Amino acid sequence: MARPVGSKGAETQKLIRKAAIRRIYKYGFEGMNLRDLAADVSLRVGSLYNYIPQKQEFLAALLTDILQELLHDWASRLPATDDPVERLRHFVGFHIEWHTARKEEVFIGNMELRSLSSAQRRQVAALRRQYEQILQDILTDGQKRGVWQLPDVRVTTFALLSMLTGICNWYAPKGRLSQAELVHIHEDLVLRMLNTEALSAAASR
Amino acid sequence: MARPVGSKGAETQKLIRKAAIRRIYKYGFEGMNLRDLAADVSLRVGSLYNYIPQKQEFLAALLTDILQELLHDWASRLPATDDPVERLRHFVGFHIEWHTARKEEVFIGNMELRSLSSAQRRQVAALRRQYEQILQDILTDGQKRGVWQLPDVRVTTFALLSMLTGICNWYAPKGRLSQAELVHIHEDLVLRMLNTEALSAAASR
Amino acid sequence: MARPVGSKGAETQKLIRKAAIRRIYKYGFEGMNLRDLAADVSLRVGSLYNYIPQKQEFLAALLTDILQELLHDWASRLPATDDPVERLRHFVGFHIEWHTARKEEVFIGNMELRSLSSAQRRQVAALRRQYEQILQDILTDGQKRGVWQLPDVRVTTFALLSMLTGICNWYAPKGRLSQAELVHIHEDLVLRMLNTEALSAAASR
Amino acid sequence: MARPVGSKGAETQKLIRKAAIRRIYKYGFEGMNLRDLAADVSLRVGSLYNYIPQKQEFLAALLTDILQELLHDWASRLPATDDPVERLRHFVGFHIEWHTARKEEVFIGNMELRSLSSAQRRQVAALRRQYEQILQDILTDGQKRGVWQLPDVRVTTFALLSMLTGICNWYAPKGRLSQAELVHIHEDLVLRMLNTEALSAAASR
DNA sequence: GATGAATGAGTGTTCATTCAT
DNA sequence: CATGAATGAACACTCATTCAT
Repeated sequence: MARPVGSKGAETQKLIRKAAIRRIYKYGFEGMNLRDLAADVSLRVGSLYNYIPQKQEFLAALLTDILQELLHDWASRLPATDDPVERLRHFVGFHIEWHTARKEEVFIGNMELRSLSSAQRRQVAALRRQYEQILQDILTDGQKRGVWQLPDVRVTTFALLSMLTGICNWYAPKGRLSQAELVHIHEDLVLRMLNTEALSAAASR
Repeated sequence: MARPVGSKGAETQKLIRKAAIRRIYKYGFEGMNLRDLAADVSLRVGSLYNYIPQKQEFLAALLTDILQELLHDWASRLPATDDPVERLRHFVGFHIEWHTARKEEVFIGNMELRSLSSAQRRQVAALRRQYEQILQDILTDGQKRGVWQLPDVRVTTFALLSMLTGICNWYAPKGRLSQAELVHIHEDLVLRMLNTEALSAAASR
Repeated sequence: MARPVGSKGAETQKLIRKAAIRRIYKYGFEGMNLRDLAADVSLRVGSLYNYIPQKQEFLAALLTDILQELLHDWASRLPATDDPVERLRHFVGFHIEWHTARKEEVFIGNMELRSLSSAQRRQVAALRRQYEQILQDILTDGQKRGVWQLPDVRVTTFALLSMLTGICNWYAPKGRLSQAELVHIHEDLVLRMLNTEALSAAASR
Repeated sequence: MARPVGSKGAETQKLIRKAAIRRIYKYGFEGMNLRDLAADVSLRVGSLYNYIPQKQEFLAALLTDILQELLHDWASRLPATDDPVERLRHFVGFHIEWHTARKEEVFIGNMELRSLSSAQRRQVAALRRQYEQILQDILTDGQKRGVWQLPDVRVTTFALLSMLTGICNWYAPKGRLSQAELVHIHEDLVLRMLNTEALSAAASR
């Protein structure tokens, strides 16, 4: 009697999410206004409040969701091997694929922290650190095993992440390079950066 | 940016610039409001308009100034040699020093383009491309001379810039690493990434 | 107020009425929102409209009902005597008992007239005047019979009503004074105010 | 140079205060909207915020001001005698004059407490209690000196205040009774209520 | 140059009300 | 009857911008 079967609401929820990500990507969180967001999904602004509690909390939920999805996707595609080189290569591939496929999400996930309350920021930052830790663990492992000798594992982690994430800033799906080429080039750059032997191995592939 | 007349005015001008950079860095351009900015320099908001024409044009001028200063500083500290490896090392040092010393400027110079009109954006983007070109030229030169063999010079340029600029995101002046160490580590990483010989040279230093 | 059909509906109807009175008392009519009112009776706001026609008409009906109940209660407990002093004493007791027992109803019945349309206000005001008339009639009767000599019957009516109704503003059921004491004190004050003889009679009781 | 001599702002401030009192009296605090209030003083709503910080804080300030003015006015017209009867008579006159002259202020001072935050409410309530204390002190003094014998001084204080303040609810400046007559009638009622001797004294006046 | 005051357009948010299911 | 979803009109409040003094 009460609830209609066709869950129209859940559908709208997703549409709003998508539209919001695009708008935040384009204009920033402060620059996104709810009236336009509502229009994107053919609603009036008041109706938006059937789906979101507050603009800011909506952002927090968005960012949290994005990062959790990222972590979840990684967890469901864990590399089968424990060879540091292979795991690193796997990470590079995963990161680039995810970050090019979902460039907008990633961008706002990195940029819009300042619009959050400090409590919200802490939560999102924790998730991000969790993701960073994945790479750092790989680097540490390789270092321990003597696969590579890094001057500073922590700094290298940041360096690699910045480098790989930076791709979002210029990558265009229809551009000169295919995603596969992109991955290959960066695998190469990363492995060179870490050690010679893996490099020669990679080069001989 | 208005007409600075007396020396007092020019002083205020600079104070406003500084305060604006800090505020934009902290809250974003849209999140900075002129009332607070004025208060930072002990003015009322109306008086601000003796120094700036429009909020947006003020931003454009700010970004332009920052990038021009960056370019100017590079031009005044050009490396004396034409050895690609030395020039690259020089660039890394320069970039890191500038970007850690003026982290806030750099950050907004990279992030706030979206708040500009398209004409303004074009102008700022051109300056940024000019800076990128410096690195790309070095890489191309080394490639031509056979100092290194890169799979893709353009992509490597982006990769290096992202990596080096990313430092701003986590660098803290009082942190674990001195600026000199930071530079040294990154020189190492960069040279490894490019070729073995330079690396060994660097390592033997 | 809508059409109550099943016994369940009539029950809900009453619950809504009660909840509304409490909310209006606490927050005022404008400050009461229907979403919260609905939640008080475990409904969603849309369902409320099965019980009420409009917020404002609902208020009008509420106020009318309250005053009609007041009048009805008085009618069903008319004093048996025609002695003005006794009738007055009876009125004081009745008024205080009703007004302390149903403090919230009384309060909103007095305060929320301004939220009504003028037609509604007239209707409610007429009922209130009807109640005032009860006291005025007693005072007039006593005046005619020479039981007391008042400088102005109309003004005294208002004075007495204000005084007796004011009790609602501070009375607390668990306070220092019992309801009976309250009544006794006020009978005393009222009778003193009216004339000496009745006073002495009252005092000797 | 800076501030214009004709303090237009202070003038506007007062106009806003007046208009607000009238609107709150008529529609209640929640029912008053700032757009209309602004229009009353020929401003747009945004300009209002040059004079008030927040709607609610504005109300708090208003109520506080009203009560402080009331207290101040009493302080500046203290009765010259220490005779309880005379002081009481003085109080009745003062109260009625103030409350009929400034009926709207008084009304909102009594009614709009519920729109305040609890901290604000405490502050306003304290001022009101201060005023009530004036009357209570007079009654207590008379009781101690044996001028009258009241069953309960506290209750009588409330009764008198309710009675005297209730006048606001029906008094109209152009009505049947002059302010002087009003005062005289109520002096009479009050003194009767308190004791016979003072009454006879009053009657013989 | 600096200020107080004004403005208009916009912002997020609330809320009574409606209606298909 | 109850619900979720939608709506439009309103609301308090903000802010870049202007201008007479």
